Amino acid sequence: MKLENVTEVSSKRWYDDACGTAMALELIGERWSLLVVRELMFGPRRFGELKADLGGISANVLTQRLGGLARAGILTRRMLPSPASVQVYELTPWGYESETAIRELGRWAARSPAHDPTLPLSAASLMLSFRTTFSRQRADGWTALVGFRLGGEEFVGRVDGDWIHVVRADPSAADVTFDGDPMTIASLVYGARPFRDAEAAGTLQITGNRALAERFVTLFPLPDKVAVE
Amino acid sequence: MKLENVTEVSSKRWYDDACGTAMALELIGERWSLLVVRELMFGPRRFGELKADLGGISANVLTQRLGGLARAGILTRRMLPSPASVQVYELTPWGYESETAIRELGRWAARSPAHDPTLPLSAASLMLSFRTTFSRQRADGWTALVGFRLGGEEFVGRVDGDWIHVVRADPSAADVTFDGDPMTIASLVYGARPFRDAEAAGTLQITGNRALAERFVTLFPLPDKVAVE
DNA sequence: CGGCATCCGGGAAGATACTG
DNA sequence: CAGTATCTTCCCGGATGCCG
Repeated sequence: MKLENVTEVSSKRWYDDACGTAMALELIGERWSLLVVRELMFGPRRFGELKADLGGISANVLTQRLGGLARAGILTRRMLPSPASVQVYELTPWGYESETAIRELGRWAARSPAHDPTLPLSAASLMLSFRTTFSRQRADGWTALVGFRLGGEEFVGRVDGDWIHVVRADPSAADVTFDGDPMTIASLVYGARPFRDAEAAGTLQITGNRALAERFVTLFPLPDKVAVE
Repeated sequence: MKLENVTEVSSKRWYDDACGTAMALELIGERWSLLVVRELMFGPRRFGELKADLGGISANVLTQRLGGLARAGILTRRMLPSPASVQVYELTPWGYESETAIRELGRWAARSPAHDPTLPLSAASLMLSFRTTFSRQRADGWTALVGFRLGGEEFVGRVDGDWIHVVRADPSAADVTFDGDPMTIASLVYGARPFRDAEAAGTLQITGNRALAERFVTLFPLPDKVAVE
């Protein structure tokens, strides 16, 4: 049957507001939408990867969101070339441009007293947080190539003094590599947890130039929490 | 009876994600929340004003949102001093800091092919859009004090070359004043509609230095629309 | 298994009526 | 004017099943 959601044009749950911010809410205001975009921020991903990294989203909702975001022109479905022949979802160039807005939202919200940094964290969230909280003042011209192996997902961060670039890539050529789950790495960077502690627990492995790693984790100051009144 | 939403702690509709962006969605991800914040961006407002400016929100939902935002520390309820003695809602300092994120969302979303600038617009949206789209390149050191009377709401924008400051204030001391509804002003600024056109229609009145007004409306270039594939 | 449709229960949003 | 109470409608989330 498939009725194709006939109402179509009159779908009626929009804001009817010319403001760009209201438009943004039409585009990514539904539950999970913005987090789907976040997960795609470092390149194409498969349905199952998205579902796994967005702890708790159900398959039908993910399907809906991917469809809506594709219709909005924020992402596209694409077939990886043979022999892979798997379907992936990838942001459009405009979709990638939402990163600034996503980062600003995160930067603002992280100051909430309710923010709990000990909750689970996806690999993409962690990498994105580096771009958000990077302090060029603390980096002060420093340069390094830092790798990450986060349970199957691999990234390389290149600190070049002014900025940090992060891409999905094989970290084997990096100066130093963190190997652990995202929460563990986050506890080093944002919780000032000693490396030895995590290593003793068996949840972290550092390979390469350890001194660089020790410096790296100091580059990302969190914004101050809001005072509770 | 009022059961007081017993589930309380286990309410379960959160994202369970340490990412700041996910936290932002907890705080302002519910329908209408971010637009309520937007409406408060230029100072305290009353319940009825908010309801009127957010075309279409129902009273019970607005009540819920105001309660939630207050609990989150984003806004506070406050009694204006006697003899006004009316209740108003006002952003906390941290609430005001969300402006950057709101602007970035708007800037990004305005590039959507689906964005329709002819829809209704609140006064706060229009004023906020000035801060979003202001081009210091076009202003090029120019200075002016521009007033707005938007159906009872009054604002003054001060262009000082580098930036534009907008506050709620009596525009009678401004160099020039726009008097009309927000949609009309928007059509001048973003639609390049001739002043004479709107004046002839009786929806616009310019008082003061008209040349300043003509220049003012050129300072706010819209970002290019995304190409439709 | 990846992707998507369908059915269902609970809860949030919308509209309206009502109260101090 | 500032909300509250109530009812309806719609969306979210889970389970299940189909099909490649």
